Amino acid sequence: MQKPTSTDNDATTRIYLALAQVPEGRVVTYGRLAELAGLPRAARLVGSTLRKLPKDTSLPWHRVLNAQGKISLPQPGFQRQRDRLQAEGVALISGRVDLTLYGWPRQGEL
DNA sequence: AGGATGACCCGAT
DNA sequence: AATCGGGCCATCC
Repeated sequence: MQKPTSTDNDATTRIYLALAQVPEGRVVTYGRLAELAGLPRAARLVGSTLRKLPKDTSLPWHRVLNAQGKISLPQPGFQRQRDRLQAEGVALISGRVDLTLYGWPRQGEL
């Protein structure tokens, strides 16, 4: 048997799987998502991966924010993400989300 | 094979 | 609070 490395399963696949678990009305940071995907410190990779998502994906790409709880998307994506978040009850106050409130997972939630 | 790239992150100013 | 610099990691060319 070979010891599994972080590159064994496609990073993309692992990120997809992790993202699929983020519940509605909650959000994750790129960094956190990377960890959950078993790719610690690969926050940037998560970003470029989401960038390539097919626009018809069913994955909750909009529930991903940067470590400051802000949207890291250039227009026009920015607005789309903001609207989607608001649609599921995630409020942006002064352009940012309170991660201690909507952040996922919270202690003991996994 | 080696260097550039990016929906990032964090500590220090 | 706003900037800056250096670090990070799988991909792409």
